[in-house]
Amino acid sequence: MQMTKSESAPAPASARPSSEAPARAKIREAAAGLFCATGYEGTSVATIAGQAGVTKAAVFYHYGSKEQLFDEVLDGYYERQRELFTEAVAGEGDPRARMHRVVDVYFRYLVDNRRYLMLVISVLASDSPHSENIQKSVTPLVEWLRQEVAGAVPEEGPSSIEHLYVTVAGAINHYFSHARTLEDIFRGPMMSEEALAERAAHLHWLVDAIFARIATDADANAK
Amino acid sequence: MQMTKSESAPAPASARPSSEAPARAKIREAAAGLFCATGYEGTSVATIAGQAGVTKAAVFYHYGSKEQLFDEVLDGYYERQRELFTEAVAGEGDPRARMHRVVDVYFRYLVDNRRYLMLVISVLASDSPHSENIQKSVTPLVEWLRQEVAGAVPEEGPSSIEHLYVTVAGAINHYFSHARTLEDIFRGPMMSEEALAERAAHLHWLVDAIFARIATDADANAK
Amino acid sequence: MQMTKSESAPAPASARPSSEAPARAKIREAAAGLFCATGYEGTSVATIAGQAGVTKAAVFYHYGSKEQLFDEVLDGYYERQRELFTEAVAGEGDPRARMHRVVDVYFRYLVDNRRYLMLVISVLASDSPHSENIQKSVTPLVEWLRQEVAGAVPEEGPSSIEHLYVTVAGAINHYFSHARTLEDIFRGPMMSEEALAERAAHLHWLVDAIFARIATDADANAK
Amino acid sequence: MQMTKSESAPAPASARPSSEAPARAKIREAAAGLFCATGYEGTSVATIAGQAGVTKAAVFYHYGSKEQLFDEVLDGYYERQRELFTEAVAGEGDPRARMHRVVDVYFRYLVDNRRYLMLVISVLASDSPHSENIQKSVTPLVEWLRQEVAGAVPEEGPSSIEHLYVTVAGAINHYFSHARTLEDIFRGPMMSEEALAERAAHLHWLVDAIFARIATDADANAK
DNA sequence: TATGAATGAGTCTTCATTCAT
DNA sequence: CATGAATGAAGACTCATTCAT
Repeated sequence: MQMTKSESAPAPASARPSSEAPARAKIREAAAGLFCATGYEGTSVATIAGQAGVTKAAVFYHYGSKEQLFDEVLDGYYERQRELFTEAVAGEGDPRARMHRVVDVYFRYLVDNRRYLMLVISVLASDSPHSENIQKSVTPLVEWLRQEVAGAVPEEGPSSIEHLYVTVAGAINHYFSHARTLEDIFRGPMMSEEALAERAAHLHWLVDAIFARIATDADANAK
Repeated sequence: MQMTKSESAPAPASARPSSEAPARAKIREAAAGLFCATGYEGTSVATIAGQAGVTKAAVFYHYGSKEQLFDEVLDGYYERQRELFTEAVAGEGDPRARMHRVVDVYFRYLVDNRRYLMLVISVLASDSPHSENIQKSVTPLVEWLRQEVAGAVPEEGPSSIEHLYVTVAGAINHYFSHARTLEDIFRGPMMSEEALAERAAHLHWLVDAIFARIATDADANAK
Repeated sequence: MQMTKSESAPAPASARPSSEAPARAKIREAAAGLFCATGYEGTSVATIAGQAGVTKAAVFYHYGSKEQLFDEVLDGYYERQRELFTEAVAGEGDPRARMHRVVDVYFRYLVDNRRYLMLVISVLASDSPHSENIQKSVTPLVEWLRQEVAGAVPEEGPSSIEHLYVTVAGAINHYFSHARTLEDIFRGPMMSEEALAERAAHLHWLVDAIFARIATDADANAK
Repeated sequence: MQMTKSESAPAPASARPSSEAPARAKIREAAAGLFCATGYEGTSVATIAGQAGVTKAAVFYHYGSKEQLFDEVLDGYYERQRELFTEAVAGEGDPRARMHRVVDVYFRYLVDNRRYLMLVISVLASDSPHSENIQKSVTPLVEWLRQEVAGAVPEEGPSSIEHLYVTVAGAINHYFSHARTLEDIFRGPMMSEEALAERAAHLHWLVDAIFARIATDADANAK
């Protein structure tokens, strides 16, 4: 996996109290990178330890088990994501403007944490119990969205907020999760600033298209 | 990945006639299920053999290696997908109608082969060389789409066919790939016929919204 | 632990069908020796494999786990023991004579399988679930004894068959189980043929003393 | 086993005054319980520390090594046992009466310290050097017994004091050491006061049976 | 006086793969 | 055609022990 952005920079997602033992942080960062690149099963504790520059035993000393280490890596991802969404929500504006802001936040987050997306995806692909962990983050977001657009979006049916969420989230994710298979189609690098800006523009365009359509539907119903 | 086919292998990898040794088929089916459920690394040859009711050695006798078996499973998925798209393409109608048809075909395909989607996803999540395999299937589809909607869709920019493809594909996939995390949001089972029908309706609604917006854009540009 | 008797001779307890894979037998014999000498926890699979002249993986191939291997070793011990007792029971004579015969059989068995006694003891010392295994062998023996001496021994109270069994079994076992701490007291080797003969004579003397006392008690009661 | 006492150890191994650091005592007590329940190999320093509510490092600080801790636990057992026997010996009466007293003392001791018996047994079962430690306690006891019953018991042969000691010790021990396998045979709990009283009565009955037989033998010899 | 952090050696176990039969 | 037996390498994890602070 190629990282357009800095490889060694401590990922935002893993920012932790500075009082943390340095070895602990090094282990988590190494683990994050490896879990994202090769998945849970594909990553061995020995490799993590090697990458972190500590002994295998140190990994177990600090995290107890491979599974717990994985959990903490995953938690860090969602913790940061929740923080960002909370900030994004704080602002003002009509539903469409808020939707744009949420889309931007999530899009930017994925730009910086593309590798984590792979982690999430690999968790969902296997039927591991970690997916509950992920669910805990998704549900509140959609519930919040439901409130934000209440009135502007039908409560039920094919254009309800659930469907819109899935569609927009899919639209954002897919660009990153399937990047490797799309390189031929998008001529030029998909992670360049220009390409990313264009994709962001598309997402705004998409949100507008959706809201326009909802408005049209409402008009038709009103008649 | 090199396919150093063992000399004594009983059948060419790509031919899968009904005369195929029954053990071979049973192994491939068991492998498909297990690879989808627990990924490549998470599935052991012993488990596959057990599920297929054959010995471990038989797996190697028929498929040479775990990798080759995996390749054949993956190939089978894309082979069928390609067949379906070819059929879907054959029909007539305006770009929007064709788009609806393609969406329907892919959607229905995922309904029947949801587990394979997980397989594809797990391949993409890890940086395994199998993703090339997947790319080979995606590129022709988009190129075909490009021709089909030529004229109706801008050639460049945020509403170009590449972006539309990613968005629609993402919208279709996400419903299935993230189903486990979305169950709370969609009250009731997501894979019931009603729920699937509603999702299909949403996808049509989405395609219409997109085409409507493109038309609006074209009008604005024309002025 | 010093073995007065042949060290390499296949122990009677491990006699198995000759169709058994030779490696399997070698592993079990090595395991038996080591488990007896150093206990379950104190014996590593690597050591067993080394002693048996096979690889570690072979041990798991043949026995699945360390625990299952241990079970089979233990089973072998009790299987043989049960066979011997069944033979001993078959004969005729009054209760005292039968008791003598059972004592002789068990005593001789311990002479040949002293190391197994250590195994049993180490199982009882830890609160492992293997002790159930042992119980299954003890209960039927006592029940049989109860029938054999019915009428000759009180059904209840301090001289009932349960107590006699415990006492005689303890008298037999202790000589072997505590041999290491008794060497100073018995001047000369405790496992020499003379020493063993003397101990056997003592056990007969003990049985006679017990039966004599039971007779005395019965006379006293009768009055 | 070498006792390379670490220079900074806070207290001599044998002195155990009430002024002892409370952590030290807590560690020893936790260790005693665990060693008895799961044996030396089966007990980890981490578990001991956890049970004692101290850190692993504290165990090493106070006891230097796992072996030394084990030694002290074992020493404590025999120290108390020696004290009890010394008291029991102090009284008067004929050999038979003294024998009864010694049996009672040892029996009562085991009732209170059953778990230690398991410890001793597990030591004997493995060929660890700790068994020398045990021997040091047994030899003096038998030598004292030899003097006490001098004249009343043959000096040699099957009814000599060595054999009687082994038999009686075995009779006492077996009830406790094999309790788990005997529960089916003794209906009702083996460690209830009634059951224990009955077992004690049996032991007295046994001693009487033995002395009666010795008297009979002496009469026969005298003739 | 006490401990948090660290570790090298070892634990049991699983793995994909080979090969004589 | 198929497999039982075997294995070297690697898997996650535990252990008693040390040491700077």
